Amino acid sequence: MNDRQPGSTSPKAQLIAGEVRRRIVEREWQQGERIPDEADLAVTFGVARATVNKALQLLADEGLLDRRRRAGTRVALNPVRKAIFTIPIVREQIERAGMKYGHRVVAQRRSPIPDETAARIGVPPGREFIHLRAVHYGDERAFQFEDRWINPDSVPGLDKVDFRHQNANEWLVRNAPYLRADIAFSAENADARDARMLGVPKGQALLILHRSTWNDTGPITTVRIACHPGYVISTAD
Amino acid sequence: MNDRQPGSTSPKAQLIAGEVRRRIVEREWQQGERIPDEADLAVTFGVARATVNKALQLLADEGLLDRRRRAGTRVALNPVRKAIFTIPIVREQIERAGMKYGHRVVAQRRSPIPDETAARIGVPPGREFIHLRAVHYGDERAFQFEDRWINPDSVPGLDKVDFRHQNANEWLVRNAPYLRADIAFSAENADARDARMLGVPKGQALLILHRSTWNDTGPITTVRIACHPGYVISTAD
DNA sequence: AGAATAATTAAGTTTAGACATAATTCAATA
DNA sequence: TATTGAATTATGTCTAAACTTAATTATTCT
Repeated sequence: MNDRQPGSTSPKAQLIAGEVRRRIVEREWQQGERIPDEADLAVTFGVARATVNKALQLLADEGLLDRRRRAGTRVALNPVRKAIFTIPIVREQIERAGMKYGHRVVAQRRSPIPDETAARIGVPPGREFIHLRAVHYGDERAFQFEDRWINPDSVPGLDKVDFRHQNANEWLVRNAPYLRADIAFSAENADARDARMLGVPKGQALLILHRSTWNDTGPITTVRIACHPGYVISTAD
Repeated sequence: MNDRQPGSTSPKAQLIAGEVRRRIVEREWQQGERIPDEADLAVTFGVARATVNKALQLLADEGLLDRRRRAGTRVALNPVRKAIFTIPIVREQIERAGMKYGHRVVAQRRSPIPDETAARIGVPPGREFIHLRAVHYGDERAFQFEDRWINPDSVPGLDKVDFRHQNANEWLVRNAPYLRADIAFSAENADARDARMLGVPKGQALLILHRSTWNDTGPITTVRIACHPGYVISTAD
C-alpha cells in the first residue's frame, strides 16, 4: 500500500515506517514481541519522537503493530488484513477504460419503499422515496444496472431534478455530501430483471454492490448495483 | 467512518475535522470552493497549525478535501468514495458469529502452478508450488472453500508444516508477514467442485475472493476463496 | 507578446518540549 | 489475602517555531 521506491526521497516518517516494517518482515522483531519505545527509537534513528510516533501510528493503522498506552508497542499477533477500495464514479471508470459512456433511465417515480430497503437504511416502512432504475453502458454494452431509492427530504431541490438527463450518482455526489456511508458486496444469481437489463442469461452470477449514505438529518439514498459478469473490484489501481 | 459522539471528549484534531466536515455537509463551504488556509483556521479555531494540518489531512484521506501545496485546500469536486474492509481470519469470523469452527483439508501436494495463477502473481509458469485445498465450516455447514498455492521458497520451514492439522491461513498470517497484498472480489457461478465442496447447487452465485501476498523475495501465496451463498462483505463492523 | 526568472505563498514535514491519559507496578492498608 | 491507592511509564496529543517544497504570481528580459 505505502510502497515507496528506495531511491526516492521519502519523508523521514515513511523511511522509518519502512525500516520497522522490514525488521518485522525479516523476523528481527517477532510476532507478539515488544519493540523499543518511541523515545529509544527516536534516538537510534536520530529523529524526534513525534516522527517515530507518526511512523508507528502508520503501521498500527495498517494493522502491523498493536499499541497501547503504557503497555508499549508490539508486533501484532494477528495482523489484520485491511483493504482499501476506492469506489469510482461509473462514468469515470468507463471512460478511463477507453469506452464511450452511456446512461439510460428505465424508471423514475415516487413510491413507497419496500420493507427490506426500509430496514436497510433504518426508516419506517411505507415512506415515499424517489425510485430510480438506470443502466450504465460502456460502448453500448450494459455495464451496471442500478436500482436506487432517494429520500426526497434529504436534499432541497431534489424534486425538480430530472434524472433522465442527469446521472443520479453524480448529482448526488456533487449535491449531497454524506456523513456516513455503508458499502457491502455480495453475489447473486441474475433474476429476470437483472438479466434483461444487463443482457445476460438468467441465473448468471453477478457482483452486487449495496451502498447507502446518511446525513445528519437521516438517510439520503440507498442503491443496489448489479455489475456485468466479469466485473472485479480490486485493491490494485 | 470517524464518527465521534458529540459528548465524548475528542482530541482537538477530531473536533476540528468534525467541524470542517459539518461546514461542508451544511454547504457553508461549497464543492470546489477554496477553504481558508491552515494558518487562518488555526487562528479561528484557537489551535496550532499542526493540529489543523492533522485534521485536514484526515479529511483529505477520506476524500472530502483536495489539497495541493501552494494552491490551497478545496472541497473535493468528486468526493472519492473509499471503503475500508477488514478481511477477518475465517476462524475468528465464524467463532464471533457464535458457531463452531471446523476445518478439513481436501488436498495437499506439490504441483506446477497453472498459467493463470502464475500470471496473477507474476511468476514463470510451471514452477512447483504447494497446492492446498480446504473447506472451512461453521457449525458443520460449509462456510468457505479455499484453493491455495504457496511458494515453498518464500518461508523457511514451510515444507515441514502439515496443514491438515494447521490452518494454512493462520500459519501464514503468523509466520509470513507480507510487504504487499492484493485483494479482489468478483462473482462466479459455482462450478462442479465449488458446488460439491460447499454443498450448493451447481451454478449458484458465489462471492469469490482472490488474495495474493508478496515478500521482498517474491510471492508468498495466492488463494481463491469461494464463500457460501449469502456471504456479505461489508464496511460496517 | 512570449519566455525565462525571481518572489511569494500554502501546504508538507520535522523538531523540541510539554502536558494528558491509560496501564502497569508496587507499596500501603483493611 | 484482597483491595485500594500512589508512583511510574509509554503512548497520545498539542504547541510554537522552523525549514522544505511545489505551485502560483509577478517581474524582467528578449
